[in-house]
Amino acid sequence: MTDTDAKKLGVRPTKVRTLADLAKIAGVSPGTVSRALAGNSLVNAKTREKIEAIAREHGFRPNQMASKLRRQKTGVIGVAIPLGHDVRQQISDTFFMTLLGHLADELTEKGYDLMLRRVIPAQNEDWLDQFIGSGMVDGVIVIGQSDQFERIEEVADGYLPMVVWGNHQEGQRHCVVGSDNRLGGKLAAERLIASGAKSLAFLGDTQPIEFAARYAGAKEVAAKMGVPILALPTHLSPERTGEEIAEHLREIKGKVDGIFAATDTIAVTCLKELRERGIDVPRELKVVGFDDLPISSQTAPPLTTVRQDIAAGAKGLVDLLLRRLEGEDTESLVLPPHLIVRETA
Amino acid sequence: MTDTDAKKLGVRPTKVRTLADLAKIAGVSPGTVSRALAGNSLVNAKTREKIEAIAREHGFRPNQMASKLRRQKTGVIGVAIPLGHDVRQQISDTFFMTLLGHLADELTEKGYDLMLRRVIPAQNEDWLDQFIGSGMVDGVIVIGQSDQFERIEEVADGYLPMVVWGNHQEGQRHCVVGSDNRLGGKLAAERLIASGAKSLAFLGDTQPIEFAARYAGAKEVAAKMGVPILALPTHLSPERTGEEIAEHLREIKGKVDGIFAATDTIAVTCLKELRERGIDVPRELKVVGFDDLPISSQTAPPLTTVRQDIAAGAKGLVDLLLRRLEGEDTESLVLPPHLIVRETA
DNA sequence: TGCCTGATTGCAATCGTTTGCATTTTTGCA
DNA sequence: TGCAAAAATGCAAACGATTGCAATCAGGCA
Repeated sequence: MTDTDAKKLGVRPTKVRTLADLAKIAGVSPGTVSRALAGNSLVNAKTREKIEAIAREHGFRPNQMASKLRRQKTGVIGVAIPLGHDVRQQISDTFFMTLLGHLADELTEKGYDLMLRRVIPAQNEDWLDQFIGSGMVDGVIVIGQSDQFERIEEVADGYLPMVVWGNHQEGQRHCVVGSDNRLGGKLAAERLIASGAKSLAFLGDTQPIEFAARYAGAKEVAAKMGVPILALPTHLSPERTGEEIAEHLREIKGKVDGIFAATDTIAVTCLKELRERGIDVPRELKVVGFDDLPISSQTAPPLTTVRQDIAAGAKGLVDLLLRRLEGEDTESLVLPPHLIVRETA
Repeated sequence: MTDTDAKKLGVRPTKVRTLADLAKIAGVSPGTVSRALAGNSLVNAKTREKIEAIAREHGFRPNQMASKLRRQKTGVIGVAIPLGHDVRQQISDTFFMTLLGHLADELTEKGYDLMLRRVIPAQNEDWLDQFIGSGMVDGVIVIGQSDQFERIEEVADGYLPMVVWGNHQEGQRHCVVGSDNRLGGKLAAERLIASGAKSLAFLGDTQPIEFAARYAGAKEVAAKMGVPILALPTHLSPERTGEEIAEHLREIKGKVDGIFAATDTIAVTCLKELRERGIDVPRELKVVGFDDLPISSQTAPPLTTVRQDIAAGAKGLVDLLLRRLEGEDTESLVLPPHLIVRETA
C-alpha cells in the first residue's frame, strides 16, 4: 500500500517528521531534500517536484528549531512592553495595543514573527539582557521607555538591533521612534489658550519621560503667554483614573478653565466626569487630549486632541530595526504630532 | 590577565558564547556546566557556584535554540489572529487586543512566551498547519474563529494542544472558550423590549458565527415576544463603519426603536451618529451593545451592554491549553455574559 | 591501608537542518 | 563515441545544549 493509497483509505500516511524520513521515501539524500524545499538551490526540477509532492502528501514541514540553530538566526523579533510605573496599565492601554497591532502587521509583511513579552522591570532587573541574550530573537523592539531609560541606554551600547518607542532626549544613545512630545504639548497648550483658557492644568503622571515632555512643552507655552499651569498627577490604571480625576476636578473647580490630558484615555474619563458634574465643555472648561485614539472622535463633544500617527510609528520602528539588523547604526526618528481640532477646545 | 582583571580595566572579558567555552574556563565539562546552570541536577555546590559566578561575569546565557532542539519543546505558545472577513478589523479591535494583553499576562506567569501571528486565511489557506507544524510553538491559541470554523475543526482532530476563542457550536470538535453569545443576544433583546422597544434591528455582520449566535439569540426572544427584528449588515473596518451605520439609520428612521449592536465599537459609533442627528437615546431609540469595553461606560449616555469577561476568558484559554499540553482532552468552556444596564436602554 | 559506596563528573550520542566540498551523472560538442 | 564542462546529488561536519551511562573521586569503615 502506498502512502497515497493510505490517504485515500483515510489511514494516516507513514509518519515523516524529518528531512531524513522524507529523503528515504524520495530515494535521495537529506541534503537534497533540504535544498529542494528551500527552493532556491540548484536541484533538478523533476527531483524537486517529486520531493515537494511527498512533502505535501505527508504534511511535512522542516523543524524550525533545528533550522534556526543551524542558520544562527530566528526570524523572530521580540517586542517587549516594560510595565514600570502603573503595572496594570500599559498592557491594556489602547495606544500601546494599537501600536502592537500595527507592528504585527509590519513584521508579518517583512517575513518576521513577533514574540511578545510583558516585563515588570521592578521584579526582574535583567529583563532586557535576558530577552536579548535568550537567543530567541534576532532583534528587539521596546514599546515605551517607562522608567527604564538608563537601562536601555546601557544595553544599546553593546547591542545594535534594538529600537525603542518613546521620547527622544538630547544626546541619547539608543535609537528611538516616537512623536515629538514637547511639540505636542505646545500645540495643546496653544490651542487651549487660543480658545480662551486663562489657567491650565496638566492631567497625567509626569514621571514617564514622554509625559514629562508633553508637560514641559505645555509649560513653555504657558510661561510665554503668562498663563499659570499646574500638574495634577493622574495614573492610568483603569480602576484608579476615574476617582483620581474626580478628586482633581473638585480641587481645581473654578480655578482652572483649560485641561491638557496626558492621554486620550484620561481625557475621555475626564469628559465623562465633567458631564456628570454638569460642567459645560468647552464653555466652562476646555479639554485637549493626546493620541487621537479611535474613540476620541466618538465622545460627546468630540475631543480636540494631538494626534500621534501610530501606523507611521510602527512602520518606522520596523524599518529602522531591519536596517539595524543589516548593521547600519540608524538615527532616531521623531514624528511630528498634529493638532486635531474638534469640539472640546 | 584574568577575565576579572579585564573587566576591572573596562576591557570586554573573553567572549564566552557556549557551554563549552564556559566549561573550559571553569575547568569542567560542558555537561557539568549544563547541569549546574539548570540548577536541579546533582552538582557539587562549590562547582555550581563557581560556574554561576563565571556565567554571571560573562553575561552568559545558554542558546535557547539549541536547548529547544534538544529538549523538543519550545516554551512558546502561538497566538494566531485570523483576519477572515474585514481584514483590517480585528488586529486593531479593542476587544481582541485586550484579550491578547491578558493572554500575555497569563502566559508569562506560567513561564511561557507568546508568539503572535496575524494571518489572512484568504491569502494563505495553510495558515494553521503552518503555524502548528513550524515547530516553533508547543501549542496554539486562536483568537476568533472568523470564517475558519471548518479548517479549525479539521486541524483539531489531529492536534491536541489548541484552544480557540470563539463561539461554541453543538457537537463541535475543537476546544473553545468564549461567551454564550446566544444567551448574550437574548439578554440584549429582552432588555430592549423591556425598556419599551417595539421594533428591533441588529447592527452587525452575521457571517462570523459569534455574531450570528448573538443575532440568533435576539431573534428568538423577539419572535417569542412578537417583536420584529431585522439584521443590518455592518462591518467593522474603522473607515467604513461610520458611513454604513449612517446609511442604516437613514433607512430605519422611524421604523425601528431598538438597536442591538454586535459589538460596543459599533454601538459607540452608532451613538455618535444618533447624537449628530439629534435623536434622543434612549427616549426615541434604545441601544444595547456587546463586550463592555472600557469606553462603554464613558459614552454619553453611558452604554447599556452585555459584558464578556475578558480576563476570565484569557485565564480559561491558558488553563485549558496547559492541560492539553499535558495530554488531557479538555471540554470547551462557555462563559456566561452579563447584562450591564446603563442608560441607553 | 584497602575496599565499598555514594556523590560528582566526564563522555558521547542526540535533536534535525544546513551547506561547503567531493563525487557522480548528464549534457554538449567535436 | 569520447571527453570536458556543467549540473545534480551525496557526504559529513557543523549549530550548541542535554542527558543516560560510565568513570572517577572522596569518604567511611574495618
